[in-house]
Amino acid sequence: MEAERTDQEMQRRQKLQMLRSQGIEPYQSRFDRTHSAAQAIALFEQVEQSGGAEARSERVALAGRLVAIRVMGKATFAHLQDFSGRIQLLAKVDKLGAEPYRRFTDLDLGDVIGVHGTLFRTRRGEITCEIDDFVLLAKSLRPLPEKYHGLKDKELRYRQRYLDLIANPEVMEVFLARSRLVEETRTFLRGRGFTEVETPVLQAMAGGAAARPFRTHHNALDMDLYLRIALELYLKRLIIGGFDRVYEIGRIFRNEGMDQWHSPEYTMLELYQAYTDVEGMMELTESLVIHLVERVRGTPTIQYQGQEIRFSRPFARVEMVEAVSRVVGEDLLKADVPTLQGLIQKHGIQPKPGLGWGGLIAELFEELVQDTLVQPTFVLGHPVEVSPLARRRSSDPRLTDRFELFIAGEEIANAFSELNDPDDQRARFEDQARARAAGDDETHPMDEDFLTALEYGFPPTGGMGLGVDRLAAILTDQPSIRDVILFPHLRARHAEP
RNA sequence: GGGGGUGUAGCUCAGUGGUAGAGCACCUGCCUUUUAAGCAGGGUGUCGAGAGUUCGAUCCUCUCCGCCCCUACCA
Repeated sequence: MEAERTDQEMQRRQKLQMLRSQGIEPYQSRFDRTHSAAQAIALFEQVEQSGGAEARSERVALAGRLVAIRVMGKATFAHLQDFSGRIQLLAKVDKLGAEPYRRFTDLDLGDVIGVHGTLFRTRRGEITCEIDDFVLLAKSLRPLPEKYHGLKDKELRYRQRYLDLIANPEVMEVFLARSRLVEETRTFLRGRGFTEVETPVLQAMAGGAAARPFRTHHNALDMDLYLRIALELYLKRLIIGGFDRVYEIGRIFRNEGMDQWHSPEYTMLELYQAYTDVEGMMELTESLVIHLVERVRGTPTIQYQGQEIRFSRPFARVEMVEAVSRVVGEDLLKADVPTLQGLIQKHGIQPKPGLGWGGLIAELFEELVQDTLVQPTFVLGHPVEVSPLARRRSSDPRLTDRFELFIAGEEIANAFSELNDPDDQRARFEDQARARAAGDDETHPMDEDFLTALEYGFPPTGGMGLGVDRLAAILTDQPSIRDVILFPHLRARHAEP
């Protein structure tokens, strides 16, 4: 069901036919470049320093996509775009010869070409490659988006990201920054003695978080499997196995709603370090985030969607219960469930059914406090009820040794002293099962295999998870994680009539 | 899931109950240092899809589809 060809496509295909009839192959296999556009420009700047304004460079070979062409009779200017940027080309009939010159002016925007020529500076001051030879490497059969406004239609930008990348250079910058962020994460963790590992994506049981999983089916084994919703439980097994410090940067999948901060598949960093605790994780997280801001942005203070965010040590720290208490004007450590339910009602919140003290505290926090945490802030001491894998706080058994890091009102990281008491862990899973029975469909499943592993002895461990997409969106000042995911999910086109 | 917005040429967008426009792109011609090149000429379209109202619908009504924003659930 190929769409009908437009006028411009027909014209381009006619040119293609014409070229082939002249014995020119419009799809070549190789072109040896000597310089990228940026390297060529740097090269000429050097040549110019020693050779003066009339300088010419040595002969260079450049390749890229033709993104602008201005035919002015017997001379033609064009712009060639490659990964590094753009460089102007000048083709002159007396240099190329009549027939090659005609073929050059007959090129279309979007064609991929290779050229040979020397570099000079035009009267208007632009460093330019005057070509003596060119070759068509790949004929483009469809017209490019508009040159001045770029590609704006979000649907097209996401569905045909390659066009977005061609037409909007700042989009390329965003994805390069994201790549640097991941690379610098690895650099940082290597410096701290972490080992990178890979754990199963297909799991018999989707654990490590409370979320609805995607289900799939293994034909040969004839069993249902789930796509992972977290990395946690397998990484913990590795700590039990003797890895001291492990991490994984991997895709996880949650079968839930999507918006500017949620995607059904997203990239999570999780790390575990033996013999440390939530305090150690806080130090590590703060150092990592500051390192990343420094390396990706080069400055500790950034603008995010018009608000200034300062990444300076130490990040703010606040107890979750205290933060909520402050807003409601009441010490909630001393509040009972009916009191909390009253507050929930008063603020017009409709929570999941059957929540206890901790669940209600967490609910109030999300509704009343979270959005206000624009500057990087560690929120500490989450209730046990919402933390089935975290170690209980010795000073208050209703709470855990846990933190979440909020930036721009969004949860970026989550960490805790890992629960390493197998019997307590079993009890937590049983609590989760009770919550499920009471109507909560996002509870942690009972995982006997994991409990078995814990029973062999799980060293005291600090663990941390960080949402890579969210952090990337904040560090690149993008309003949605869709803008830092190359191919975000969209509904399939061509739905039934 | 609920509310709002939007869909018109390859792209960016205007517009009207009487059969569709601009800029860029494209085609023809002129132009040897231009650069959102310029000048002269050319409109290339299932006005998201279907049904209805109407003499006549791109426009009005209904249904459906995509995308965006807000809201609900989740990290």
